[in-house]
Amino acid sequence: MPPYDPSAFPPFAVTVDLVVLTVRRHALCALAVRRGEPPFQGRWALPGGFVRADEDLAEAAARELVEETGLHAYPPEGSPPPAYGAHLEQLATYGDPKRDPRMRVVSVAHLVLAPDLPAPRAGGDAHSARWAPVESLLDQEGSAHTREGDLTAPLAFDHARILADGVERARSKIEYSSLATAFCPQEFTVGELRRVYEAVWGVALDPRNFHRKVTGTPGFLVPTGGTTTRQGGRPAQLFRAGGATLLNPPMLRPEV
Amino acid sequence: MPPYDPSAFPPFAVTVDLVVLTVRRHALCALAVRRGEPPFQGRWALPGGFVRADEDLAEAAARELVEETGLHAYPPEGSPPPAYGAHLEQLATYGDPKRDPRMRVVSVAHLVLAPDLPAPRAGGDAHSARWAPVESLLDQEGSAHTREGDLTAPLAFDHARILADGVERARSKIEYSSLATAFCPQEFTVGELRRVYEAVWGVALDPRNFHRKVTGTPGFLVPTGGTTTRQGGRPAQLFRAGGATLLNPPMLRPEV
DNA sequence: TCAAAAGTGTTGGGGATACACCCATGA
DNA sequence: TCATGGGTGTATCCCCAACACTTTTGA
Repeated sequence: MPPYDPSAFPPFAVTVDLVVLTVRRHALCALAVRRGEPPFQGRWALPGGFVRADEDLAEAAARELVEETGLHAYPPEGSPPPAYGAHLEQLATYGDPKRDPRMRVVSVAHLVLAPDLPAPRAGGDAHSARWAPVESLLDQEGSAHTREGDLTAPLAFDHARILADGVERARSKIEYSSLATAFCPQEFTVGELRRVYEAVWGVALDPRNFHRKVTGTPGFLVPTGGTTTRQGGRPAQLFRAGGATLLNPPMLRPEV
Repeated sequence: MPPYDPSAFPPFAVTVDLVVLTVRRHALCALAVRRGEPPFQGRWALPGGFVRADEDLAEAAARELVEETGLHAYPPEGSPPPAYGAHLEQLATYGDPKRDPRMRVVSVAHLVLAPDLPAPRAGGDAHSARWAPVESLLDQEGSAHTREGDLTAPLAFDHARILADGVERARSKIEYSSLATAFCPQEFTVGELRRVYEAVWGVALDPRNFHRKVTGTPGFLVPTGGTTTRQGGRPAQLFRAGGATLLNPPMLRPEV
């Protein structure tokens, strides 16, 4: 690595952007905020912001997450999730020279998986924030839009691409890890966990085989002893996420 | 995202670092360059350099790769590899405020998988460059070192961590993709491909079952019609990498 | 003739799918 | 009593591990 020569290598702005996913009403949803100023004023975007001089990338992402949602993140290999904890991991970095028309910005995107939350609170400069089904945020290619800021307008910057990458990461990662439990409250039933898989993958799973599979995988689920009938029908056992992070053998995602 | 205020958010230097892996003499090896100046002068490090004002992150990584090795990278979803092509993909981004003692540097690490190469040529400011088995570069915790620049000294900066992440990515990715062929020359035998898996995973695989598995996976291997006896024994069919990128079902990595 | 590597056949078992069937509650 | 979701049992199939065995070369 040669010495740093600012004239040859101009400085970059570094930001973090967040793909915050949750499952609401049987659909995979992402958090979107409305931009309050140009460029893309009035359009929807992923939450994010500049990294500060003294903080690590993960710290910056966790700070933005609290500012935008009130959620506290726990580290990937950390202790069990707190009451309103969320999984946070680095996703990828986007640095196309033209991705921001104002200046050279490199954005380190992070992926957050959160349980179903109360309505998000708009933080910082965002005019508003909301959960939107990921398909409604992604299937916007070339459609006619009535006005800027319409929920059917494409996301600002390259955020559609970032969101698509985050969704793909989540879809593949719940196959071979216990991360799907990050979408559930602290205590949940096997059926609720199954509906998470169904929403994220967009498929129907056999309830009987799913039940056998997840309860038979050591360390995946820990029974709490309680039961609930909040889904109707026969009372269901309540579970917490177990210590296992890797699923072996993995959950099999049906061919589409 | 608030407006950019340089006083609140000082600029960052952005670099790319490369984890270049190959298989030589039945061992997984990484490319290391000797640092020519402080900090960590004389110590081994991963190749890398600053991102220029007008280039994308992947472009910067490909440029550094050519400068350091003469290798040309092909994109993940691109056309078949050229003669000395190598697989290149983004790995992760490292931005600890203290990772470089001189200033705030955010490094976007990339992973390169290359076939066995002629001896690397030292480029740029590196005093020298060499292939080293990854264990010899990683198993350096707390050992006594005779002198700086010794091959047994730990890697500079946080490069040991970056290398470990790259190795782990390669180990897991050859399970479910055809990426192991990136370690092979354009034409190769099933036995040579098997020795790649064995070197990367550090295990022994059953030659008979491996043969059936890879030749039975549609799109993985395409016979070229030729044969070779360069490994001794009965002549073996030569293959090229097929179009398939994802392996379904995956190669199973034996339990350790 | 022998060593070495390539390749084929066969067998047994684990786990997945598909689906019949029973269980325990609220309305 | 019925609808609803929870949970168990079972047959079939596919794939993988293990390993005996044959093939084709160089030395």
